[in-house]
Amino acid sequence: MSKPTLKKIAERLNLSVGTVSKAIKDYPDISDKTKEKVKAVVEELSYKPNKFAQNLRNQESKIIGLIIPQIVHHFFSNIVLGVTEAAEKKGYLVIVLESTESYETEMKHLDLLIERHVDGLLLSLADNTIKYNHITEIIDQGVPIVLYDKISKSFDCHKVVIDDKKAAYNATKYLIDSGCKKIAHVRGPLKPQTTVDRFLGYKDALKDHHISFDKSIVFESEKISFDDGKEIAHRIKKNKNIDGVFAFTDLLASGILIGLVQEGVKIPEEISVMGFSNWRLTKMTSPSLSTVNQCGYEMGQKAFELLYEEIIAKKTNTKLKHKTIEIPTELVIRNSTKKPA
Amino acid sequence: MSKPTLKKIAERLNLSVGTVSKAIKDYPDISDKTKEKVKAVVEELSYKPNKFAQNLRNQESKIIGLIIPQIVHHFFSNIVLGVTEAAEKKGYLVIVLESTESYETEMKHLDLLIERHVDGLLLSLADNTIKYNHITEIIDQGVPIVLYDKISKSFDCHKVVIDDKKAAYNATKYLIDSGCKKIAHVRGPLKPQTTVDRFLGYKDALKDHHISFDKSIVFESEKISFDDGKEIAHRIKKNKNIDGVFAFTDLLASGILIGLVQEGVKIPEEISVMGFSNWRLTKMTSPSLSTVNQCGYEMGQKAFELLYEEIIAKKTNTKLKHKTIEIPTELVIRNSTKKPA
DNA sequence: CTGAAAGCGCTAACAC
DNA sequence: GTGTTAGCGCTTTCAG
Repeated sequence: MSKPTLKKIAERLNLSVGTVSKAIKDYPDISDKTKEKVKAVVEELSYKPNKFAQNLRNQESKIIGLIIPQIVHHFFSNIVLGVTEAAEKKGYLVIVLESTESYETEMKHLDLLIERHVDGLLLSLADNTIKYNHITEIIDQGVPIVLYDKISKSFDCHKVVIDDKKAAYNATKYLIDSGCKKIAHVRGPLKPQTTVDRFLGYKDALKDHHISFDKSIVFESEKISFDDGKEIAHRIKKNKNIDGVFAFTDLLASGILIGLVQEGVKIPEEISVMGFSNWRLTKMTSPSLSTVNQCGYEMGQKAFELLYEEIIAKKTNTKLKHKTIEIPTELVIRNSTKKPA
Repeated sequence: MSKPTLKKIAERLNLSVGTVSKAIKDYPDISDKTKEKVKAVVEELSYKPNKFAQNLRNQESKIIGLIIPQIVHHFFSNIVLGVTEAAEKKGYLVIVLESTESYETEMKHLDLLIERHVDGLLLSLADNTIKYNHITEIIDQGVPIVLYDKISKSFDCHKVVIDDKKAAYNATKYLIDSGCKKIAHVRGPLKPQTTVDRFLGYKDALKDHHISFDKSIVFESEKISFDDGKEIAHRIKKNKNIDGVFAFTDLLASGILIGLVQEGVKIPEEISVMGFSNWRLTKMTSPSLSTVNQCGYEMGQKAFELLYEEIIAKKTNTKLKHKTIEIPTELVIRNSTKKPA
């Protein structure tokens, strides 16, 4: 038989569609007897309400959109997982779209999701997003949105971040505590908040420990690739005095590590290497890579929870004070760094 | 102003809703003049049809469901990307759900997607799925479905696979050609097709090259983890004669590689190690890991394309002859294997 | 060429 | 308690 509908159930029981609908949803003004009858039939036909009709009627999709800079990425895919699982618990499904770190794609994908009437949006800003009109527009339209990871202070909404600066500070401090005197930093391109904050944390740590900042040993990686790391390793090796490297992401750090090893540098005796993110691969390099753990899963989960708050607030017409949640990080010390005395 | 609707456009132009609808879709029975007028207003108000209404009316969601054994996984996240991008080109969005290799979760998530009236399903069977009623049910209901990667011969639908057996055969053959005489195999648990096929490929290669199969040097990993690999490395080392290892996945292979190196074994001089999947990390081990490349992106793309065929066939009431597409693999030779003479 | 009308399946205000 | 009704916004058949 074709799909059961309220109408069919109603006909079978000689009730009206409205009554059946209410019975199913346990409205108090329906007698227990009819509720029972209705529920029996619902069971029998294993009736499932038609989502299309519900969506149209209730103006909600029970779907949220997740825009992620890169899908094939250890940290970000953990976020996908965290979001998906948290959402599922509340009856939401997730549509994932990649921004590929591009402003245009970010806009296009945001549009696609809005068109589909997603109930909310989770967004990590693409690296080259500099204008924010598309986002303020979304906020003005009243679509719930939460920013995660790469955020901007330019607008008022819930945010989830890790404290990159603090984490970078601690990573650098560890290198200093373990005896490094001349610590290079490998950063990414100028713009993204994360890169900048990690750089600042590095600088602050140096300052607090009376090590003078030397611009010439801050390397900037454009492509942020494993091979880029190797190339930078080469430049690091040339500078005889460097005895520590703090790279802003594990992909680079591992390239640097392998590069240095291949050039005959003893790790960590001659140079300590510290990464950032705790990618799976950090366990597998030789020596294994010390790094900063950032829990993407937890970030994803929290991001959804905040979005959910926002969705509920919208439904109930409450104004929310927006907060920024910080996901804690911790140092993961492996074998690419010396032990502190 | 609130969202533009067909009705509002119609009122503004003193037309009927139906005419406006047809004008927008370029129906031949509408005069060019009214089409122009309508399109001007559409432009002006930047009218977007309400998807909820379209869904309800057309009985299609333009959303497909993708069930993936594991989200945080290099190969599978490449599949997610391939599917998402291919789908987007045809106007479909993708909901991704994880089966965590569990039959129950697979069923639950399949149900969730069906409830949402996805237009089609992409499924890779969970390792412990042994009963297939839930899937035949879906096929019987007429929901388009395509199986990818971990498939089963039990039902009639489009499938996308890599030829695991052939790929494993070639990997093993390479080890033999490079002079290995006693090649261990590290496999996964009994069930999944992929594991079995890779094992069979290994066996066939031995046979074709007159190397007798030795059950005692086939190791089975239950947890399929990096540490499991290390533990197996230990057992391999004890067997003095083994001079080659073919592991059915890179995660294990890398554990074995690192494990052997740590126990002082020279790679590849004493033992060659060959992995499978070409995970990113294979470039980063020391020595780097030879492996078999399987292109998840391409698999995802092809899987969607087949699903799209199926969706169209359903719309047009055509019967399809179902095919199984094989995604080619290739050996990626790095430094964990000896060069053939 | 255009308009009217039915209906996709559900919800909720209102009437009885 | 239950039924009636009026939509949500769109598509498509049929009539004129």
